[in-house]
Amino acid sequence: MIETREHILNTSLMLFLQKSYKDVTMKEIVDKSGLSKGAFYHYFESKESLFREIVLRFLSMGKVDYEKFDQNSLKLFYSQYVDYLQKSINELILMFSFTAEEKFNVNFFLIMFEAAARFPEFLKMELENYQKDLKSWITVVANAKKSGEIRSKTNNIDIAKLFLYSNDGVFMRFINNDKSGNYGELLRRNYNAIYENLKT
Amino acid sequence: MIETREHILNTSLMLFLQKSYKDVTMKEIVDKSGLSKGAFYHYFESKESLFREIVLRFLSMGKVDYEKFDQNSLKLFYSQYVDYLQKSINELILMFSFTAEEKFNVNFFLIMFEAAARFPEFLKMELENYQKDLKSWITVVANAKKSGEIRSKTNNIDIAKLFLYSNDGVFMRFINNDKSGNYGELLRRNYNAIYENLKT
DNA sequence: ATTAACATACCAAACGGTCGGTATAAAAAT
DNA sequence: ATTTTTATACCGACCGTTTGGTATGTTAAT
Repeated sequence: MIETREHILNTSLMLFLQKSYKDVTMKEIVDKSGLSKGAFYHYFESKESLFREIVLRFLSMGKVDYEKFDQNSLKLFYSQYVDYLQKSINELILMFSFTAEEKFNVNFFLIMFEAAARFPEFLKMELENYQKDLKSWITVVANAKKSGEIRSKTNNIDIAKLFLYSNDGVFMRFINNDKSGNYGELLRRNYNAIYENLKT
Repeated sequence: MIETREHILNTSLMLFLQKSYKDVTMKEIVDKSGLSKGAFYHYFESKESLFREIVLRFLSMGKVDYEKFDQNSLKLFYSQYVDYLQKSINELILMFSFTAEEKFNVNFFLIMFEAAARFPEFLKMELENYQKDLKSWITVVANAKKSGEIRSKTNNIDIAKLFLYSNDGVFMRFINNDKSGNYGELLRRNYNAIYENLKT
């Protein structure tokens, strides 16, 4: 039954979002799934292979398709980018809202870093993603300079990194503290601040 | 013997920087320390209380005393700030260089997030730190505007956040990918990019 | 009659932690 | 000066529990 497998996958993701890999026990996975050990090992080889599969899915959820955004206007590009991220994170929060733990926030990162520590391949994939992201931003920044949308003696790579890095920062602060403010709004403010000072 | 206690603390920190809390076993701690279980429990109440103590020390290592930096020039302020962070991180890397695992990078974050997940107080302390940091940056930005060092219609808080957030981003990317580049240099480039576009 | 989909009972290993004990040395009593 | 007491530092066998995983079912579908 493919649905049973999916059910186990989803249930386990919930658990891994609440505590570290080792803190989630097989008993918990099995109990929360409403299944038995036998059922679990019918579908999965081991606890670790389950975790790997979950983490790879989780990572691919975070992939951004930059081609969907307008490449000819930096302002439009980042606006659409923010909207997209906003939508994604809202979906995610909604998806796990019934877990209702604030800890979800913290463990969002925890699961990523634990995966990175456990599977070196994961780190490599992240690096590749990052380089793809950077490339996209550089292209858009270059276009914006050419079209005269922005003017700055700062080189394109550094401007692109300005946008990329502040993304990390905003997300991190949001996850850690800013339960109040909405993430997209925080990021938009940040991007606007960068943009304002580049605009011609 | 106070030295024995310190020895356990140091040895355990190394271990916790290499894998997650649960992945580090009492046996490992005791073996690596060259001591016995009995000795350990003579000095510490439990594994968890040891972890808490380590993590609190680790956190306090990251505290920045902003009053040491020049408050009257944004350029000077961030230059000194970068130098300071650079020095701190170099010390840290040196301190644990003999562990010689690349994993150290990843687990630098892991230990923080695991602490946050395990001890809510830890998260609160981080939030307080953040608010103090932000305040300092806002003051300096305000001064720089008043003195005419920079000119921007962006409000002070948003400019301050620009600096603070990109710090997170640079650090995160450094930890994850940029084994090559030196951290201070990356951050300085980022700050220069922000500054260039604010300068009058 | 097979196979897939589960359940149950069980296992060895590993876990954090305890406990009775020893060696050494400082402090107190004689 | 010598003996007795007390405290510290440390050891390692052992304990109960929990761990991920397995062997052997039973039930339901094809």
